[in-house]
Amino acid sequence: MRSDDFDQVKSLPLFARMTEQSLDDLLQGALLQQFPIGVHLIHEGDPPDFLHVLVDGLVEIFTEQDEVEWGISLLAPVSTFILAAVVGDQRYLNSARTLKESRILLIPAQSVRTILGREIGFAQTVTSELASAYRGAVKKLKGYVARSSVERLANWILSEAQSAASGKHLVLPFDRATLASHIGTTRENLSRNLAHLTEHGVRIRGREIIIDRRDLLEAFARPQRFIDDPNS
Amino acid sequence: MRSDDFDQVKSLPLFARMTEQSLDDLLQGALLQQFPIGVHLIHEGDPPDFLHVLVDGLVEIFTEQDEVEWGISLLAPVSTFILAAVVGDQRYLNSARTLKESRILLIPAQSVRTILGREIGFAQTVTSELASAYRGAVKKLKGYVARSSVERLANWILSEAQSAASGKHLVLPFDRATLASHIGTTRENLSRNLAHLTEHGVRIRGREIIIDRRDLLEAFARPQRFIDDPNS
DNA sequence: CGTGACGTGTGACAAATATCAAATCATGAT
DNA sequence: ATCATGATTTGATATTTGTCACACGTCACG
Repeated sequence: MRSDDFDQVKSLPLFARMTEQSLDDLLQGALLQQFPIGVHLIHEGDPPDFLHVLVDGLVEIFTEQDEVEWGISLLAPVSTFILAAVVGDQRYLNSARTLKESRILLIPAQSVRTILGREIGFAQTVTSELASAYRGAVKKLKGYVARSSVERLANWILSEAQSAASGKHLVLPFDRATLASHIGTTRENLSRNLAHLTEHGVRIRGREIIIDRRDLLEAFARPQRFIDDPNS
Repeated sequence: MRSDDFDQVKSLPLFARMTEQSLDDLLQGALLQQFPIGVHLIHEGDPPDFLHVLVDGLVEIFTEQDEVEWGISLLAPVSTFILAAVVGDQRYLNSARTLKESRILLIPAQSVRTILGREIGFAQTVTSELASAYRGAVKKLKGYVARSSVERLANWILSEAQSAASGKHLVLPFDRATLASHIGTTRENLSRNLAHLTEHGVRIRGREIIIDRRDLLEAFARPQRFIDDPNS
């Protein structure tokens, strides 16, 4: 790893609670690698080799079932992924690919487990990471059991817009089929759902989604704190 | 806590990697309590007070959405629950109630966080617990996106039977409505789905579900390692 | 210019699921 | 044994979702 990369990596919050020594040991053998768009980073069923940390770019986690792919989550920087597989030394439950050109830190899985067994600060960070990953999965699950696909879409738009700069406007960084797989529906249905949301304060212009009337959209979507609020 | 209770609790795998001292500190102020059936143990949205460990009995985790309850998971002894909320000191995403008379160990949340910050063995155990909880949630999510309700039911029957004594026979410990909420469908649909599985090697006798032809049921359900195998 | 690949939208239809109403069954209390 | 209550099943129907076929536009490339 180049030394300026090294410095940048060391300042990640993931490593904030570690001693200098442990951090050096952990990053021994680590790689900071740049991947183009569309790279299949990990494959469902493989044993974990590296802990992945998305430093920059966009990655999707997905599963392939009966020739069809279903999105599990979308990762924005900075996020670790496949952490649970690494700490438990168990096979990947999902696959992952880049949706944009991405820089990813790769830390040998064995190193992670070793440091985890001796550095309490790192163990605490990992614990927090896993706890919030778990809560994220539970929230997503709640969205699936309790909501229709239009409602999931409406809430997805609301929360994506929230994290975007303007708050009322977002541009899809991938095609509709990918979005559909993450909402949990088909391309065709997504298309109809988007058209339907037009009656609830949303305007669609290609890959641009504009919220004209947040109040209308919220009345339709009925976002809930313990499903949609990323801070809860 | 009574001293024989105390001894029993100390031998739980959850505490295997702790020093005697830390364990005593952790269990200081802990309670081992017996709850009758139907007790609403925790409420979605409340801040965490105690880490719960189901020592004996049966507990369901569920969420209430628009007057309807949806099952998130069923817990068999010995399982910790609401661990993620406790370590992150965040509000409960779900509610929990006993489905059978249950004995539950209650550990003050603050103690858990304190010991977590100083006892590496406990931190490792918590890490493993969270990792497998997370993987469980992801598997459940995969089941929801990729399967119909009959398929979820068929696979649920297969895996429940697997963990039962005979391997081909199980008795529901709760009513159909509860099962429906955990499969992610309505009572009426569950009823039809059970009737439908009759054509695939299953026999229903009240709350008894008998697998007459496992091969037939498996051909229908198509269980998958990375969804249904609890060891993967 | 074509032209072909690809992403997207739309209509028609089928399948899955939910909803409402009613019938039937099971169970415990008396 | 009888009754009343709640659980469960069944039927009819509406809604949601998926599937298939095809149309349309864009864009890169010959």
